[in-house]
Amino acid sequence: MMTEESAAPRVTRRRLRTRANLLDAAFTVFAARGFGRVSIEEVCEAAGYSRGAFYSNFASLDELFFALYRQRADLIAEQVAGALAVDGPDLDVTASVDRVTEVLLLDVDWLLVKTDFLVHAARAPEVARTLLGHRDRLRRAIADRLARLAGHTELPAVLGGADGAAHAVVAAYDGVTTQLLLDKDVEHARAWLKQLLTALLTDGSGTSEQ
Amino acid sequence: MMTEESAAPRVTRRRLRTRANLLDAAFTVFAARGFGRVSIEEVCEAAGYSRGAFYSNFASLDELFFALYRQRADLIAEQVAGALAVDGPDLDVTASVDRVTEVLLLDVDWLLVKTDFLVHAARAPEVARTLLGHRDRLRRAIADRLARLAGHTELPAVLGGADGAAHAVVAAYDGVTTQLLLDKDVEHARAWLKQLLTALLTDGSGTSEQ
DNA sequence: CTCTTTCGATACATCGATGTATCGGATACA
DNA sequence: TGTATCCGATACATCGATGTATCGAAAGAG
Repeated sequence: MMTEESAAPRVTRRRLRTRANLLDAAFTVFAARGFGRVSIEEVCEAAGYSRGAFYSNFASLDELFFALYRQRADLIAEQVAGALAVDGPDLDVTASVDRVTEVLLLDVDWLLVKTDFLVHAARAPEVARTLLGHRDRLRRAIADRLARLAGHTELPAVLGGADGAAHAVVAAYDGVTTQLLLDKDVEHARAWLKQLLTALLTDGSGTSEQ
Repeated sequence: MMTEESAAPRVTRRRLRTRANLLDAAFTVFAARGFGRVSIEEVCEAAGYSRGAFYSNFASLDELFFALYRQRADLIAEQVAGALAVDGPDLDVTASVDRVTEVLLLDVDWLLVKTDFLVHAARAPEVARTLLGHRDRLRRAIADRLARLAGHTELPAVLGGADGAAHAVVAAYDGVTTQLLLDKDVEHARAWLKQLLTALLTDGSGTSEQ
């Protein structure tokens, strides 16, 4: 009764290691050179394997890319969820903004890969739907948080409730990301995102530091 | 004295036509398939030429891509400048927002190409500087416009003057663009950008329609 | 109209990347 | 420890893309 668990060929172990290694190497290579310019061999070389290993684990570079994105995106999503979940029911908007900002604008390499993936998704409706799903979930998490905060501070009416505000937050994040990709100044981007979000969420009663 | 004007090989004419044709074809192909997946031959085929024509006009695909970007970006920049220049010294913020929004979110294909170029620039500091230059000029134009408007309506203080506000406008634009690339809903994006900009620029006194 | 120059098409050589088939060594299990 | 199985390395065949060299034809100058 325990002899065959879900009819797996034999279950594995070393496979998982090499798969993980390939994914890690892929992240580095993709970030450095961009998806469009990376060859399968390049990834293998960076990981210390030969192409045989690759084809044993993935069917194509696209598949690897997708797996990579999924892995990292899930990881970030967890972190964001964590940063949003801490209650402190008396946390104000500014504190939440600070927390999330620090999680979201951490790693430029990830932003590079993510943007590559966006560009890819923009031309593959299937993939685009997946990505839109991720974004929806993120927005919902933010909206929930904002709704809980709405008891303490009121949100500006222009945006149309917590839902609209969540949209605005994501848009601001994306906008700041674009600039960051060009000037590579993480600290500046973070400070500025905070400022932007404050301006958006606090109805003009915020302080303008920096 | 007029025999050799600046030592040009012979000055040309047909060359300009084919060059323009190649650029047009490249725009279509790049938008459809993405820079990373396009081959030189593909562009030539779409333009109705053979590779000989290409190499006679460009040294590499990168060069063509850069030329293409420059061409279109200049064109858009003009249009935006035009949309901003109309005075009406008593135009209010909302009216300006409407004008610019319509120019900026016109053509999804252009946004695709532009984003490809961003991704490319993010890994080529040389190119990145060029792009940052474009963005600076755009921001300055916006800031000027906002400064002129500041007499009538006051801007929210959180952003730190017309300059900060211009930054915010560009960020909002970039943010909305990201979403648009995924859902391809231009009308929605436009409406949403208007709303966002209004929220950012009018200190919470705007009306929330839609 | 003729002649010269330039442009673009064709053909070729080359290179790199891909995918597959095969084989030896590592790994899990008894 | 022995053994069956799985994984990854090597070698090979193929394909597509690139760049160049050459040649015929179009366009401008006289």
